[in-house]
Amino acid sequence: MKYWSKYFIPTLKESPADAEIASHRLLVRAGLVRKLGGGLYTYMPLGLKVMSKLEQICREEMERAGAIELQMPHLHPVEFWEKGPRWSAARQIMYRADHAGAGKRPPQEPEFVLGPTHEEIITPLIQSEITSYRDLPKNFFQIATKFRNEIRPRFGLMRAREFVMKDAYSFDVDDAGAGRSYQSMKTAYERFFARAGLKTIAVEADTGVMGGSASHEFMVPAEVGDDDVVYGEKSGYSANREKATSGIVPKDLVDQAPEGTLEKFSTPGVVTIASLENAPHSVPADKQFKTLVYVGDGKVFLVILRGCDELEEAKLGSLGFTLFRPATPEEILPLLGANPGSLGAVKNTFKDRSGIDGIYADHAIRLIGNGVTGANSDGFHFKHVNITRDLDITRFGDFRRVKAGEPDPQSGEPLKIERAIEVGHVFKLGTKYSEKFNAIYTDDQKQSHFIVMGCYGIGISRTLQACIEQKHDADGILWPWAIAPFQVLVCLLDPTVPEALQWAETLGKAAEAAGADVLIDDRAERPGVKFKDADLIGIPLRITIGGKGLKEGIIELKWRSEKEVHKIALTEASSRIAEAITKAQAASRIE
RNA sequence: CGGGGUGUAGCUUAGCCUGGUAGAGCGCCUGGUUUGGGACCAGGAGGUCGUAGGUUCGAAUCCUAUCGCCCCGACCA
Repeated sequence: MKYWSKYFIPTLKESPADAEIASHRLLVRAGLVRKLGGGLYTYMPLGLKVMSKLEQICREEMERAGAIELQMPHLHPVEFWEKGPRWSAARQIMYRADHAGAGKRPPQEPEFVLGPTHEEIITPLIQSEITSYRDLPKNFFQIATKFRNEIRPRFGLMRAREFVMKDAYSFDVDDAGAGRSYQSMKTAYERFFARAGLKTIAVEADTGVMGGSASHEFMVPAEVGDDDVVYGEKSGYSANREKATSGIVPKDLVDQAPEGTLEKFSTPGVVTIASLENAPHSVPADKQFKTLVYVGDGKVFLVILRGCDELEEAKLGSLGFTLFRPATPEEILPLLGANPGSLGAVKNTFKDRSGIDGIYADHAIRLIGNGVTGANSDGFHFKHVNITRDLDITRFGDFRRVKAGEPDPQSGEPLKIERAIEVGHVFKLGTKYSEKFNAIYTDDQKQSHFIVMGCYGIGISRTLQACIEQKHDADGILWPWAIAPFQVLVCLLDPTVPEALQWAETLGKAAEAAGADVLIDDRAERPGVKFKDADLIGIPLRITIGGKGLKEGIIELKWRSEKEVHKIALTEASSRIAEAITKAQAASRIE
């Protein structure tokens, strides 16, 4: 039981100028956090309480799933990262750490980095500690601060430079075991978010730099999210847009036969899909081949799409490159022989075909059949281009970005797309890390194998903000019971009246005995101020004790999420409060 | 990294274009009146106008540089 006058909840009437979205404004206004710098926040007492509750629920669910808690260093000797499989990509987001007190400037390369995650740390640990199948499977987790040099921190805790994350790592003898670990983590995640009162959807996701064979993200639908989720309402299909496919190419599609002979024609000044659509050429975008040039790990490759489609860059990850970028005109000209706008992949039109590593075509271009593409000669295009006869294609793949309304790949119903916040991510890693760190075990046949890994993250601090984003109204936050900083607020309107204070303490104790976290607002403030603050900080259950009510022998009970005020006789107040608390606890429990 | 914006009291901001004593609201302090949905009156404290240069008799205001922050994009586990 805490007394507001002795506690510290600095609420604000006005929003700070730098907070754009509702959850960010409420975080600050309700006194949950204060900013130190871009993407850096102090958790104020109330914010810390919510964080602790989220952490505790997370801890319980991890342990329930058999994971074991440990704590790894935040400061990592850089060698561990250099030895790992993703140093070149991962270093982009890492903060380097050197001895600030040293007399000389830091050397070219950092001695330490601040941990953005811990695969490179836990794998060597397991390598030295686990050598037998008898010690497997194992799953370790920690709840710790992570450091990432986000290119653009934004929206408060949503994308911060320093944030709290629960990360877990599973180690199994084989793929089947890893699959079970993955499944049990997925279940634990569903339970965690449900207990936290947050509605999430699990979607298929891209594995990105992390690598691995399968991955799901836990998403909170919200307009302010950074990701797009693609889903079919009836089929249950759902995927991150980076990963999503659609059934736009029928499975039984038969490639069209050539129509007419390949013909080069003059297109002076036509360097965009749109301009080729205009008269006099009038070629619809879905009859054009779009040719993009990329550089992946130093190698140049081409991607061919329909003119009306867009490249989903994340899908290029399937080509095996770790870092890629669009090629510059200077790189393109000597290889293709033309500038962007006149590029194509018709056989034998390249200036230097040997300099091109591969030509990858999106499946959807098969819908074009015969179309138009650049001639690799500035100011010229080809018409009557047939995919099988004319194009130089290394292989087909899925590279296009899915659009809303396209058929669901499974059921054919129109797909929907919504913005969402990623709050959790599970990966099947396979042996990518264990191979690099030589994490092997010996089986009962005396055979050595690489340990099969999985990794699992929950953004705890991001989940906190996502809860606010999902549960708020014009007046403030509506905390779910399980993670509310306090569950019961005793709103004492006349703190100077001894009898009122007495009742506040009595009822507060009754609520506490029933299992609630109790805050008593005993400040010498006017009632209006107290009610506004109560709504703002969003305590689920409010008990109001006022001088007038006391004279009539009543107090009031009000849920933050409801409008009605329940008047309760003092004589039965304690039991009615205990009842309400029991009800709320039951509602927030899951099986 | 590219584009745009912004920096004035703890918070929200006016003033800047057109140079001449830095203003308001909230919050804070004192006193009084109030007391069921962000009260009122009176008095008060609090600002190197982000920083550094420059122009000028004189700079919050004009110029240059620099730093921070915000937005859009790119990027992103």
